Amino acid sequence: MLSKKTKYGIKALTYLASQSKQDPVQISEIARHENIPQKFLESILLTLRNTGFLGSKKGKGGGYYLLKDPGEIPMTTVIRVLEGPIAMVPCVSLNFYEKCDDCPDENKCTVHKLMLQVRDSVLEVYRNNTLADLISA
Amino acid sequence: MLSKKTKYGIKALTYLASQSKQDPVQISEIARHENIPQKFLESILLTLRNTGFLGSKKGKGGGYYLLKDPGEIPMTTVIRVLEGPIAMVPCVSLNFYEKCDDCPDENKCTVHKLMLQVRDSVLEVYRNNTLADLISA
DNA sequence: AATTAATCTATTAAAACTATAGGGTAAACA
DNA sequence: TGTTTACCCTATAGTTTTAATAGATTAATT
Repeated sequence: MLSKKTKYGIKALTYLASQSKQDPVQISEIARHENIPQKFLESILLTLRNTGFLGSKKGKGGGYYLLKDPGEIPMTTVIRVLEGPIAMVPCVSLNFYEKCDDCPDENKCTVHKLMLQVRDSVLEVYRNNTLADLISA
Repeated sequence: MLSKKTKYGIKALTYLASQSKQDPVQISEIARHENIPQKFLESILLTLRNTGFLGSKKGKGGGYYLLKDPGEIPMTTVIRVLEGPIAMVPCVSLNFYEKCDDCPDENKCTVHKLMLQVRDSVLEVYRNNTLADLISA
């Protein structure tokens, strides 16, 4: 299951990406428009800022704004920051690899074999979708 | 993340599928061979029995055995029973559909749009893999 | 300089889910 | 009738998720 954190994060990013002007947008506006609990959204936007997706401006007229062109943001990077590993099992993860405690030999593990295929197919979907792709009709 | 329940369940099923004879196999043997906590495995095998994948026999010489040919068991059915919905969001689930609370219009939701693609690609992987495919070298 | 509108930080709490353990019951077999 | 094995119910420690609360900090505007 996708966490609400990730769901809300993607919604916020696409809302920002679909703005005509790239002026800062207030948290409250995003929260209202996308039906997201404001304080929860606040912490999500913060991690998106700390990981280089968003810039922020404090004080009157402040808010959040995208730092890059939506077409330059593949969903692989978004998902990894918000949700964590894309792989369903650590032993097939590219960025978060870990060996299984059980399982003496990965190459003979049927779960490994299956989840490798799942990882590859999901990865391809995320790679083929940028923020720009998601907001285009 | 794949739950251990699902991971252990798949391992148990493939262990049973790879037996040369289709005599009943004891829980303890599966647990030992696949490094699965026995009591946990017990409950997993029970749900696999109640959902029609396994048969069981009590008493001496008892144990669990596959009811169908491994080639007739696609992973879609296994995953749905052990892990639940394949979709990452209920609003794109085929068998467990639910509308989102937020989100007035699914067709305009970027998360929906992305997760539809993920569901389809994962589904294809599971459909293309039966138990028999997993145990073949 | 005062005010106000924002973002930032930290704590914590409820709820749900996960992974397991314990102990007793029932059936099959020898 | 005794042994072996699956079956069933209950409890629980731990983790993760999803927030809510309260306040501190920053910066533009007046």
